[in-house]
Amino acid sequence: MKIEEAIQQKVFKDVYNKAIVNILYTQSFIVSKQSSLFKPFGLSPEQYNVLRILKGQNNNPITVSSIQERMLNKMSNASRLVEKLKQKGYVVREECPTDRRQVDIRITEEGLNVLKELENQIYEMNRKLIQLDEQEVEILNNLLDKSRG
Amino acid sequence: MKIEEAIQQKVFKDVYNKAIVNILYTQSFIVSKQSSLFKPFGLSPEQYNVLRILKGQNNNPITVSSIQERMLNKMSNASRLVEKLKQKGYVVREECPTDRRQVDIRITEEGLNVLKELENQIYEMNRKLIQLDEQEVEILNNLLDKSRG
DNA sequence: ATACATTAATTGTCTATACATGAATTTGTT
DNA sequence: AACAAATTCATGTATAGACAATTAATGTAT
Repeated sequence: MKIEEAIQQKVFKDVYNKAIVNILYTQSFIVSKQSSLFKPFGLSPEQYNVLRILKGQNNNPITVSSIQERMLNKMSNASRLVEKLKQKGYVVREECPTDRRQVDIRITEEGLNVLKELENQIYEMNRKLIQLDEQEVEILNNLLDKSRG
Repeated sequence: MKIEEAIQQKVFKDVYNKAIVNILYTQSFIVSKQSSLFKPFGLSPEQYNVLRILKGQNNNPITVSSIQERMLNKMSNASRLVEKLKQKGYVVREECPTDRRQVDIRITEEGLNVLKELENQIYEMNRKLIQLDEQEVEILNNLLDKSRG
């Protein structure tokens, strides 16, 4: 569906303005579908993202600030998201032995299980969310990378 | 900057997964810059978006639900955003004469002035936010439109 | 005309973003 | 060693997103 229909706006100032609107709208489109998928597991999209980052560490602990740097939204608040995940038993916090300012975060077995359960559903949803062939997706990725300079 | 560097993630499950991450990251990148620009005017990106929708009506009133349908984020809360804008004197609310359930919203002179002041800065920022040539932007827009099916 | 369903908007609640501030700890400098 | 500066994280506040519940007005069927 063209962005013009999606937000009922016939004309844009220029193609750059339209691209920005298009990116913002598409993000909202994606996040809204992700929310529905994660909801039964009591996870928000950002909480899922943090779990995914932790899994990527292969059971090595990672500090709160390292999580922050890897998050999609740099302005987000890793400290609070970690706290939510801890309450659900999906992560544990440990004092960092070499620097007591830092806090080591590690994903639990339970957290890994949740990711495992979600795996196939996410794979399928991703394909529905991006209805392009492989070549087109590559171009999209390159254009987005380039656009940010 | 490639998305791999931006979030310090070397590999992705596949290009579709990478595209989703890329869209979400790029949105956050854009919104964060927009926030800085709007901040001196006491506007959030979504409040600006509502003002822009109202301006697009050429001084015709528009109901809260019509605003909602035109918003980038369909799950947002137009009612509350309008209330914030009203407090700042940028919009007025009037009871709809044909249906008293509805509320007509109209942008004020003051609201139009704010948009006017922002106009040039937004034009310049859009170009910085999307560092592509015209042809590339068109492709990006088409791919995003197609991706949503 | 009454009963019932539908629609429009507001409000409440929880989570997250954006940003500022504060406390504890570490690091760098003299 | 003493002190300033930088860092790491937690926390407070305002705004916004996600979604449910509520209220008021309108539409519809019998």
